[in-house]
Amino acid sequence: MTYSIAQAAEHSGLSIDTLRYYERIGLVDPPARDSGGRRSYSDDDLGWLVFLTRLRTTGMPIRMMREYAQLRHRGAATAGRRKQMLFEHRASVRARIAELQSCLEVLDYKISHYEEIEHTFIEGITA
Amino acid sequence: MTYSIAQAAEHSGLSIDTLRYYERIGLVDPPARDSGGRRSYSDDDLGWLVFLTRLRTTGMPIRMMREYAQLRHRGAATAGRRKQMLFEHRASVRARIAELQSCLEVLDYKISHYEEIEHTFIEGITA
DNA sequence: GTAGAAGCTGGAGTGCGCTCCAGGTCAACC
DNA sequence: GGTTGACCTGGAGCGCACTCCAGCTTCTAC
Repeated sequence: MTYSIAQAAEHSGLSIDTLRYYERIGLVDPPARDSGGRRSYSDDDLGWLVFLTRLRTTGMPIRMMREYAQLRHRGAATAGRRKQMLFEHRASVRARIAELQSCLEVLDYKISHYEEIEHTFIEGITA
Repeated sequence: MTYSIAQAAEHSGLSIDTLRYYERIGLVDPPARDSGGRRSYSDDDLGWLVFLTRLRTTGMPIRMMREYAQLRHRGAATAGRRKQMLFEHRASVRARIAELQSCLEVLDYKISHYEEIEHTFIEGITA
């Protein structure tokens, strides 16, 4: 199967402009072109795009995604380094989750504080 | 207790420049000044700064923090709206955590895939 | 009374990650 | 064969959240 840029955008959740941008900065390999010079994405291309969106969602900076892409391009010999990158990135995602969870506690506390205020206010009225 | 801008920066984890920037854009009230015209932060000021850093850490955009700050400035009458904001923000933080966790699964999968490759490689050598 | 550290102001600059635009090509349908 | 719509390119522009700078003042210590 091949896909137009609009279909690739739809499938990956990236915009058409972002797809061209990613190609320009070397994050994705230039896809094949059809007879009219238009981009024609393969299933593999789409798989890579989707994986990239996962990395992006987890906050990996583009320069790191590009580094990963370049290693991938150099083949199996770089598998260890790529694994290492994902390993470290996973640790940072876990740390980020922990950080968010600790902030959630602050939010919970604040919200319960506001609820207490409301409560006091209602008691004040009904008293 | 009062604190110099350097101490406020130290305590909040924000940079001195960021403190002045937050003041400029109306995220924090201008603190008191000492006899020489220098900023002199109170414990309350610091508490607010620390809370702001929690909001920022959880990804609340500055314009929303500013809205919150403005409501806070208008006193108890806006408590309900502030609570509502925190409530909604908490939901978005939870959603963000869920999103990160689902991406973690993808990372786990990818990493285990690399481990499998390593394994196969070693078997290939020792065979 | 002078050197050095810390702070002040207004404004310019930065890095990131897109996003938009003008002006052109190409294919398909009426 | 003319219009429409999707796609093309190179390059400019944008929003966010800072960060840095020049040139000045003020306090502290010697």
